[in-house]
Amino acid sequence: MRTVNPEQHARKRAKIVQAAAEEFAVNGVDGTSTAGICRRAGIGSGTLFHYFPTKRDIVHALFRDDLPRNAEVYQRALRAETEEGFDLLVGHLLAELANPLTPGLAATAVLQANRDPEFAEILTTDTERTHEVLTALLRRMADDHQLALPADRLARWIQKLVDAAYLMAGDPGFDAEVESAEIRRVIARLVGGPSA
Amino acid sequence: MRTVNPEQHARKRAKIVQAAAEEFAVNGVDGTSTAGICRRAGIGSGTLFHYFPTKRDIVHALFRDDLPRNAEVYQRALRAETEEGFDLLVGHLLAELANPLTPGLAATAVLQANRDPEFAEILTTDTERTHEVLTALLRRMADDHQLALPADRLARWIQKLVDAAYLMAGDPGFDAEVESAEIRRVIARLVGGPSA
DNA sequence: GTCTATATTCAGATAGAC
DNA sequence: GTCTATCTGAATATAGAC
Repeated sequence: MRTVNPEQHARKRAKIVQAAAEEFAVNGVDGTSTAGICRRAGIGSGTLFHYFPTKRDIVHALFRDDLPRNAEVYQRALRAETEEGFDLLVGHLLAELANPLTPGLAATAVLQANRDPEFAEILTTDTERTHEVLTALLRRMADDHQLALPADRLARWIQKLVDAAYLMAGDPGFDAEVESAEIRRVIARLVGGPSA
Repeated sequence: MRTVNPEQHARKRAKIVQAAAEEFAVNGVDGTSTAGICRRAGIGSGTLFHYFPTKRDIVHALFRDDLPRNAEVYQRALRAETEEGFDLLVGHLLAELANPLTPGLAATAVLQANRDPEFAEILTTDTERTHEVLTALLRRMADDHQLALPADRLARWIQKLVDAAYLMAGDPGFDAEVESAEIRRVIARLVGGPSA
């Protein structure tokens, strides 16, 4: 009897998700045909629906797959020295900045969340988690720094600045290195501090 | 011979665009059917295509219609006293914050720009215009203030902060008043200044 | 391959301006 | 009365999920 090779299965699954991401980022979910995903992934349509029952499930998988990695970073950030943890977390949030798919995927996510409550929860759960960790770190920093806003509100704005940077990533003349350095400077100004 | 009544024509056209906006904000362009727009606007499909040759043209109209109003604000902002002009412009940028359609429309715009160069130009033209005006005002303010970044870069970040605020407008517990006050505080911190 | 959804077209009906 | 703006809804053709 032929048995499932989990490793091979995971590889192919990942390939499908990656192909779908490339399509979604340009055309959104509704603008992407399953045929297009199949073509890009080099598979037949039967194979696609063997791995995912519907197109919607591919969307969910694409965004859910990041969650475990994020959770791990949150743990490390909380355990580290405060300032280091903060830098680690900010760095993680900015990690995808150089990925050209990001702006389109962000837009895709916003629209999907508008009409798919289950998907919306995937996003909000992670956003809330990030917010909690950022807030906790900022609270610890509040003694030494002149926060521009209360820690929890400031945390939200830092998250939104990162989102904004992702949207920026589509602009002409965008340079991930420059952008990344600037956003850190902007954040530093908002956090304030002994050297600010 | 029956002649065009421009006022009536404009009213109906606006009604169609508004109906389309409500659909686009939730479902995106590809997720919106022309039939859905017709139903919401209370017209037949023939009427829709009497006003707009294709669905794409409705998208363009929706975003192009704002341009003249924006241009007017830019002129006023440049003519006013520097700080007043800056506040006026920031206020204008934030004006749509209370509109619940905004996050969905912003996401719609990003995706559309990804595959429709003509549409992308509508957006970038306006963004560049805003950037020029903001930069000019910030340059004038640079003498009295400690800008966190060079004027032109700071202008971009202020624009992106506004974009971020628009994305935020979908979150649970969002309050346009509170958000608006906070973003002004954040901007004030970035601009720095005598009282900062 | 099947079956549904949907953008767009079209042939015509109504009605206001001259 | 004629010409055209305005509107309708059925028909078509194509695309795309499954």
